[in-house]
Amino acid sequence: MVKLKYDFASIEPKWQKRWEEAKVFTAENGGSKPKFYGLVEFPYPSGQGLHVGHPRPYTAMDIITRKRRMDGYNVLFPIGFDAFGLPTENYAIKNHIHPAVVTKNNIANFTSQLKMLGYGIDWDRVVDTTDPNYYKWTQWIFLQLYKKGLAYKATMPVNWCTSCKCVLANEEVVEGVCERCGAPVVRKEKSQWMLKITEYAQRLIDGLDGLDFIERVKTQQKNWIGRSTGAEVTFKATTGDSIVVFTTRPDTLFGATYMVLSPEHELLKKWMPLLKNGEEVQAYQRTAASKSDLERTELNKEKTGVCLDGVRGINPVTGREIPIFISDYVLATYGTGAIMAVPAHDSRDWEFAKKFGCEIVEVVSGGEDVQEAAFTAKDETGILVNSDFLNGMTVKDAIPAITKWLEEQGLGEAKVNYKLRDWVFSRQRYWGEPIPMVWCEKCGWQPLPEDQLPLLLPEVESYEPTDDGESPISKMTDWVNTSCPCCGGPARRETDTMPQWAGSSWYFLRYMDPHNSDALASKEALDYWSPVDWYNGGMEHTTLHLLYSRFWHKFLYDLGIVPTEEPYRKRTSHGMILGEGGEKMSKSRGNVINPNDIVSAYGADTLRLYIMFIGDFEKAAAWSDNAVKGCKRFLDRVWNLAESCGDSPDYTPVNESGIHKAIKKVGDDIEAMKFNTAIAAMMSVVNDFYVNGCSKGDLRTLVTLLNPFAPHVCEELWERLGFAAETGKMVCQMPWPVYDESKTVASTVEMAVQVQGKLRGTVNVPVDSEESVVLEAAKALNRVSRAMEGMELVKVIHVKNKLVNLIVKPAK
RNA sequence: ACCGGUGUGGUGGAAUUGGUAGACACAAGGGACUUAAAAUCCCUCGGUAGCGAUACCAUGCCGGUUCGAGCCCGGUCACCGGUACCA
Repeated sequence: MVKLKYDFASIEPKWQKRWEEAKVFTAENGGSKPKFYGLVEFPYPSGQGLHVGHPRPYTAMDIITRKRRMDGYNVLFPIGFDAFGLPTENYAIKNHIHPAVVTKNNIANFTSQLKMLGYGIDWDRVVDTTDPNYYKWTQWIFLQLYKKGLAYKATMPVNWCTSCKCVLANEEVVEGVCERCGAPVVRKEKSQWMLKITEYAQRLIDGLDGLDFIERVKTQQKNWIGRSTGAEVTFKATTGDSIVVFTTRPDTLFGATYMVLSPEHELLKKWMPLLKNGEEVQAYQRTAASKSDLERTELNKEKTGVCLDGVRGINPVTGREIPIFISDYVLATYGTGAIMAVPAHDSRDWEFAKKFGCEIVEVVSGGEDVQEAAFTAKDETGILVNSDFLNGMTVKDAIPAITKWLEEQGLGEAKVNYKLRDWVFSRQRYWGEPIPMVWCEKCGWQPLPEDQLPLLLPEVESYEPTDDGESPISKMTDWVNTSCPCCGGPARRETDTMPQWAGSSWYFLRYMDPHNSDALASKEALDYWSPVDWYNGGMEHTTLHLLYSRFWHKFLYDLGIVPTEEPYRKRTSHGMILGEGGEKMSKSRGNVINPNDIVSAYGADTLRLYIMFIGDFEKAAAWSDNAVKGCKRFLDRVWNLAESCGDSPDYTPVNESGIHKAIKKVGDDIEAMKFNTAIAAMMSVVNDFYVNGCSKGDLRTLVTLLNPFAPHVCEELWERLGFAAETGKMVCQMPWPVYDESKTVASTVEMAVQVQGKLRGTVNVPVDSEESVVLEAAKALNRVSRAMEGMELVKVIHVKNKLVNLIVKPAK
């Protein structure tokens, strides 16, 4: 073999071209092999191009799917582009280019970057959410939701981002600011399209049980949905009106000494004329309304409120009149927007009561003095007191007892509440899917007939968002004015567009049958590929995309379109790549790494290897230029090994147990996403080859194991070593090597020798040696005999092939 | 505040889940080759004491269980992520 330098710059494009020509990564629907659908979150094609963060999950899934292919699976590993969204629109506004043009350019750039990294992607299945052939089906799903009563338009206070000039879903508000731009979010009354995700709240919790999701994803989704059980209880007001409250502690009803309504509660309007302090009440309502989410949370240390002067409530069990307050610690959007306050057993109520001088009545004994602090234990420690027929019961028993009693008296009923709220689905921006609805004065909202889909985005002069909260499309009168699908009279189109999360809620289904024009995907394709077997993505999508797409999928399941109730069988998550030094990469810090630079300096294989070697896949990891060089050095060493040992005709392994161990280790580690230790194992193998030599068979195994990680250099070596000619196949088409469990053990083992649990040396003994053999070898060690001087052996602990521990005591 | 997670050399990180702590790599130091540098190859590399064999200490901190604890239990501190007046 002619000695050559490892020239990645020519090797990598060569093999990318060969893979494409041979269509080795094209997935066919059907066949006798078992199917495997590996999915990564498709990128938003930003103008900056691929970030070094992207290759982490992509390389990981590429390794997994490449291995699955070698394991004999029919693999689908697709990619696409989540291309609607604000940054593109903002870039288009600034540079006066149509967002569609910007998107096209960005996708072209992303595509060449992804190809540069050598992923085994089926490029015939690329999906682009801004393609009318795609968003036709996004709109179609919306129409189905509307027809089933799960999409509705409602006027309500919504989150309004002051910078994006757009409404946001609850999931998009992070600590009171916009999750995208960080600008403050304020409350604004707007008429919005909403999706009834709350209807699926319970099923979204229940469905998690059978899924192989990492635990923190499950708990985060459960917490976000926020189920709590309790009861709704009807109180009367002195006006005769009913006030329904929700409580998780109906057992404390006898201790309810006042009530609190949210400032937005609807009864307040009715009562206003009766109130002696109406002005004070209105002033409080105004301040509450003007507070942003951030202010509201910041101010939660100090409770505020106003007592209604003129209307009082009546505790339904004690019959006593109690004051009614309004306070913003009671939220209009949760429960009934009204609470019964039990200051003795709720710390918020206690705090409020102390400030406003309300009565504190103990109804659960077992805690400290309730005048000093609320006693909130819900377990068996508390016993009911001052509660008539509940006296003497534990809290646990009292809750069902009082609930049953309330139901019998017609005063209330058991009730489950969720923190999850309906999904605000309208956006006042241009670059999104038009919502296919038409408003007619006579017929109300009418869905666009399905044969008119896709409803294309109109060409507009300006994409600028407006301060009045109207979409830029609203100025396009030609487009907006239409006829009513119902009566044919004049009507107007909806001018808001869908949020970015719409297109990503079902894209994984489109991959199964991306060119279908009659359906979102054919039944055959859906039946064959569903569900996604393994989905890797970021934790930041846990309560956004991941939740939304589960909701849509369950809905499509109910329609009989998809064959499984849950879309993803397994979900894993990767950590972020940070800049050198551990800070987040950002332009302002100047620590951004461009993958193109790394590829041109070291090659794609080195980048792939490094990004997998960088650390625990699930944890954040800091970039290090030096460590990249270490990975390049490793590939150089592999290359040199092939150059120097490749001519040997011998296929027997030089170190049989070593190579079998490595096959097992690398395979197991890929499955467990422990890529860093898989690579370390291969480095050890190479180090061993340098010291002890290697056969041609050893090289063949090494190249096959390394192939999913560094596919280009492995194909090149496979060819140069003659294996391509020998097998007629590329290495990526070869079966994964099999190891023989019995051959993973060497003939001798090194065992630890301890005296009193302290290490005193090691001995080399044949595998599975009996205790007597090990003991004899152990006693022969100098360090052992010294430690045992003047001692007598009382016990031996022998762990086969691991250690022997000699327990001694002073001799008499 | 609550829920989840993490804490190991100068650095990134290993440790088969209770059995030789620090694999693998980076950085650093020394050596070989070289006119020289780069590249490559070889050696050293947790701490203290000792020329050395060796001994003692060491996985945030304190205590416990065990023949044996980075791993299990109780307590405590620090950092990261999520939620946040959800009645």
